Amino acid sequence: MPELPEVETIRRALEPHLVGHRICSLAVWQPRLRYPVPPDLAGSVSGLHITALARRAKYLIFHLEGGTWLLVHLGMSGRLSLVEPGSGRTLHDHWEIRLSHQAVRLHDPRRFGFLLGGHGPPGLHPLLADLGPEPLEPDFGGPEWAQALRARAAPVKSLLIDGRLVAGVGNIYASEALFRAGINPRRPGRRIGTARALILGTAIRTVLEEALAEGGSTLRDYRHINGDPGGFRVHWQVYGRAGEACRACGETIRRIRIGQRSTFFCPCCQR
DNA sequence: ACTGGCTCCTGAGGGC
DNA sequence: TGCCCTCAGGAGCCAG
Repeated sequence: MPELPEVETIRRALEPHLVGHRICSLAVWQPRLRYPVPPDLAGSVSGLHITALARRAKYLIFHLEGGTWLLVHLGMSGRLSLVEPGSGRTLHDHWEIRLSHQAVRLHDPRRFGFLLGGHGPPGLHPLLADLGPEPLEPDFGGPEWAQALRARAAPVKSLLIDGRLVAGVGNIYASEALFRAGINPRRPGRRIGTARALILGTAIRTVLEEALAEGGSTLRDYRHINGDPGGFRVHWQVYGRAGEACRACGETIRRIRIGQRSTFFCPCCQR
């Protein structure tokens, strides 16, 4: 599953191949995704230059000339790869953006990903409009953020993956950040003191930065844009370790459900 | 305004 | 060996 560090890794890898190049065409073979690929999208982007490749939360934004943009999400199982335009397709290949000598192709078996387009400031799009601050920004997690966290009653784990308090934190990093901050995932936001909220902000940024530094090759389905599975493996402290010993205190890591999502924590280290 | 539950989808993995 | 069931996950949507 591509999470924020994986999406950022993909963005950085694609950027030099795409920016400054012209889209020759957009080929769509299987438009059925979370949102169907708009039928008129191919016509509206053909011939335009890619001026920038940006990321917001787990969304990739292809900025095109004249204020047009493409919004890409990889969902659960989406993979982007650089291929020869029109080269052999496999099951679950959905579309490719063709430049003169290569193409970016989406492969997505579970079809939670999507490709949409628009014009003007992409941040005004409903999918992006309510997103919270970027956790990798240097000013993330200050007193204002702590206050926003403390204004909510939901379990802190739910708040972290909600997207409005912090953008792009998924299920895995939420558990890991809470372990680092020593906070029980079920604790209501409003019952976290300001000092601990600030620690949590730092923990979120730190865990994401470390994953990014490893090239983001942390998860089962993840592939680099050339198809390599990646050689690294992040050393998770709690995620997926139910029944195993906490590396800090030896207590057994537990798995619970919060908001229909698996959540892992150490009942001794996290209060 | 918040919160929590449900939903989309396919493949992997466990149990029998 | 093979079938069936459960689970995994992002994030929109909706009901309470």
